[in-house]
Formats: sequence, structure tokens, C-alpha cells
Amino acid sequence: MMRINKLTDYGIVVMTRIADMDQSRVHTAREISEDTRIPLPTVTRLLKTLSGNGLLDSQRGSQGGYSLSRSSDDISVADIIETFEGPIALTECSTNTCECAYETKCSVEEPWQKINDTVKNALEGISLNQMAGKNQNEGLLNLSMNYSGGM
Amino acid sequence: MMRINKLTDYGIVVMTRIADMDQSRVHTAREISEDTRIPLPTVTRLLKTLSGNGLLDSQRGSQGGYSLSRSSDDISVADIIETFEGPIALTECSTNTCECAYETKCSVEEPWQKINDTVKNALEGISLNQMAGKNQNEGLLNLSMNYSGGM
DNA sequence: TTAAATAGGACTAATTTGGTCCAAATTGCC
DNA sequence: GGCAATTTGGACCAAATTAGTCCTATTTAA
Repeated sequence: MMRINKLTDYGIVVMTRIADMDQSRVHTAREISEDTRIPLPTVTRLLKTLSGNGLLDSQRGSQGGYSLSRSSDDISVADIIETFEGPIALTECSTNTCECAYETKCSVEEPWQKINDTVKNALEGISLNQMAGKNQNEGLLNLSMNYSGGM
Repeated sequence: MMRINKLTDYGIVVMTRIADMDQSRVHTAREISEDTRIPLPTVTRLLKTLSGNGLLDSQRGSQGGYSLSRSSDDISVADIIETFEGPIALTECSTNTCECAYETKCSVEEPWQKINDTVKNALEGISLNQMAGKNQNEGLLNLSMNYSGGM
């Protein structure tokens, strides 16, 4: 059904969660796992990928953890998707080398590029801030509880 | 890499091909297979699906075959994709029942719907005619050869 | 030195996808 | 009426991808 992978979906949930958290300190994999209820080993892997691709900063060792590498305004949904799935492109045709063996001249190449650009632009236009913002509007209670250290 | 399935891609190729053909008669699976060089069993299956979903008309029996069910102007890329992959939606969240077990209130639901709508609109905006048109402009030679019965 | 973290990568199970094949139903033609 | 050419429907298997777990090394604060 033309969807992003489950791990990518998780990745967005995790990033959104971190964006909703206290930005003044780092957060451990365990903490994020408990918050999102995604199993720890999976969260661990997600965070490693996100950190490796520069969307998160990591701090190793005791008292270590993860934090956003830049403002949630400057992180787009496209950034996260590309971290897990590579360049956004619906068909092979539109990426690099079109290996259409069907015809001497692939007829669908140009329209596909237009389609892909549209999709890409749409995803680049949504910031992590927008994803997280919803919570701040409708879930003020939860948020304030987090900020005050409660659970 | 967030792409549509290979069969969907084939489906678009097949539809584009049919749109480029003589609209005054039907075309057999064998004919389309030879033109596109997609293996016959696969083409057969593609055509069945396309016909079953109303994008192609079929005529059974001897002298039977397939033809577009409506003008190539009235068939969109989204129509074809949905035929093979179901409703266009990047995440489960945005389709029917969001089964987010993570939080009491799924925070990413609304932004995702916006994203999906954008993608869907983009795909609905591209007609089969536009996909096929390219050929008619740049590949006039091939096209005229086809029309005159040559190969 | 120890405990708490991340980093890197190997590995397996589960799921999805691609592709083929067979038997049945339909239709035109001789 | 019977044959040949088609589509229809569905089962089936192999291949590829994905999800998820686990182990070991490295780093760092206390």
C-alpha cells in the first residue's frame, strides 16, 4: 500500500517524542523506549541510525544520551524519512540510472520526476516542530507534567 | 527507499503502452507482453488486476483483449497506483484505524493526513495522457510504425 | 574501577513481493 | 457443434525485504 517502512514510522514517533521533551538535557534510549512503548532494542537501533545521520547528537558514557542536533524547526519529515529509506523516490526510474529494458526510450521518465519532486517538496515542508506542536496545543497537561519532572 | 512496488510500476508501463496504441481495437496480453518485454504471465496478471478494478475493459474469447475503459485524460497515475496498492497513504496512521499504542493521544496523526493529502493530490494530477504524451512527441517514428502495422 | 551509556554489526524470523502455473469460463469462427 | 484463442480466478512457491533481537566494544562520569 505504498507506505513508508515501520521503522521509519517509529523513527518519526521517536523524533517527535524527543522534540516534545526537555531540550536542556539529553535523553537515554531507555527513557525514550518507556515513553513511546517501543521495545528498547528497537529504539536503540533507531537512535543509532538517527544519530549516525546527524539528526541527533549523542553523548556517550554515563549520564549520556541523545538530543536534537538542531532546532525542531530545522528538521523536516523528509529528513527523517531519508535517514531510514534513502533518497525520496517512488520509482527507480526517477533516481539514478533508469534501467528500463522495455523500450529504447523510457516514456514515463519525465512525468515521474515531476511526481517525485512534488512528493519530496510536500515532505520537506513539514517540520518536526509541526509534528510535535500538536501535542503542545492539545496535551498541555501532559507536557507540563513532563516539564515539572513528573511522570 | 519508499517506493511503489515493482508490479505497480509495471502496471503504469502497461497502461501507458495501451494508451499509446490504436484505440479502435482491443489488445491481447501477448501483444502487450511483446511490446513491453514484460513476461507474459506477469502481464496477464497485471491486466487482470487492471481490468478487475475498472481501468481496462476486457473482451473474452477469440478476438478478445483489453482496451482503456475511459479516455486517457480521465485516468490518473493515482488510479493505477491505487489499483495495485490500495488507498494512497504513507502510514497506517493516516488510513483507517490508528493503532498507536505509544500514547493515549497520537500526536502525529493530523500532520500525516496533510502530508498524505498532498501526495495524493500530486498523483491525481498526473493523467495517463501526460505519461503517454511524451512518446507521441519524441517518438513519432516508432508510433507511426505501429500505426501502419509494422514492428 | 565500576556502572551507565552509546556504537557497530551480526544474525534470525517474519512478512511481503514477484513471478509462474493450472484449470475454468467465454467467445468467435469454421 | 467443436475447436482455438482469450480472459478469469486462484493457488503456489521462491526470492527479497523488513523487523526485531542480541552480543561485544568503546566511551565517560562519578
